[in-house]
Amino acid sequence: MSNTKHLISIIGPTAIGKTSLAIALSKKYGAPILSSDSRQFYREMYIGTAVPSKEELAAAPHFFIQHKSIQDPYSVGDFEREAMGFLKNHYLTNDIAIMVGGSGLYTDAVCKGLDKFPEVPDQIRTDLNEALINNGLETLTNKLKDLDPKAFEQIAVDNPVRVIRALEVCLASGKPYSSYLNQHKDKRPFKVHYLNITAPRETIYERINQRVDLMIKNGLEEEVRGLLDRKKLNALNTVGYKELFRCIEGEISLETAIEEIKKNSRRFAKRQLTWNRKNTEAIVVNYKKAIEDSMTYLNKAIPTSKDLNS
RNA sequence: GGGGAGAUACUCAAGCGGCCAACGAGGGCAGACUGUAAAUCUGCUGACUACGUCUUCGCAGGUUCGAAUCCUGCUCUCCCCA
Repeated sequence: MSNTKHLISIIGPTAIGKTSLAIALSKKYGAPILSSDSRQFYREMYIGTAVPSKEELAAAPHFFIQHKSIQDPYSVGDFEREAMGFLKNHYLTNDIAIMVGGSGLYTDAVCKGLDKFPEVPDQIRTDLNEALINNGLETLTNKLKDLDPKAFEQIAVDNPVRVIRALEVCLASGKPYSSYLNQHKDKRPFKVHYLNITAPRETIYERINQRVDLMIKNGLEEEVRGLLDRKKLNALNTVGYKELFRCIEGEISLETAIEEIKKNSRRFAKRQLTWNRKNTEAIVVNYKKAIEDSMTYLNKAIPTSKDLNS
């Protein structure tokens, strides 16, 4: 048995076929599949997040799928810790694991690591959000300029989410947010192999449209209706859900909602493509022959024990 | 047949003599991203051999130093009366 541990990380835009590639590779290597999809974590969300079907779940061991409630606060940091814990344990006895997911930040958190940040009490963020509404963004950016001039220079100050995050860390710890950045991250005890599934833009968009129509046919509206009372939860600020909340509340028609879901999914896919484009280490695999392309690469990159013996 | 309204870039829609390659919105494209990430935010969007040049505002003429903006004719669309 070789000492090198491997993490096969499957990336690519939504609806391109990541799940089926993962299952195929899982069977090939007898490896578990970890999800790094920020919305498939939640058990209350099913249709709209396109979680693997019962059959798919049965076909390979899946982890980090629907293991949380939308009520639970769950951050990338939490995910990183849990996933790393899982992997550390897994690699005690195995060489290979697979990760799939459409959330770039979450896969990077595991593959590359995040800096360590202090805990931030919920109340601080709540207060900052309130301050944003009452006093406007500029008040907050001014505060940031004060507490952390370096972050003020570096982060996107017209992005309220970024400003609030930086501020909450400053306030919670009494130290500048920027002081936590680019410290030494934990080294990953495994080699990552990125497989980036790609397809022509039109193909991706077609598949998105089809998937959305299928979700509606499968009863997405009902699923969303059942979550209406919790629509404020962050987990439900999600494509497929936010549009249908508006529809159910009579703000827009069903047709409009469906069109919006498709449009927002396209935009989401575009953001995923932008994120993945930066990953120059990734092996590009064609969606039509994803398994074939992947194996061509993996056969060389990950020698199996059989290969080693011969 | 008579009367009225209108035709503006991918779409909708401002502009009503120079500050107009043309407000704004939508859509599209590109990008950013360290615990909200399916979130949030930014830029571009007539063409080009680009800090400059060229061709645009239904079509053809005309007025003017200068027109998307004024005049004439034509084409088409919509509304009202026949």
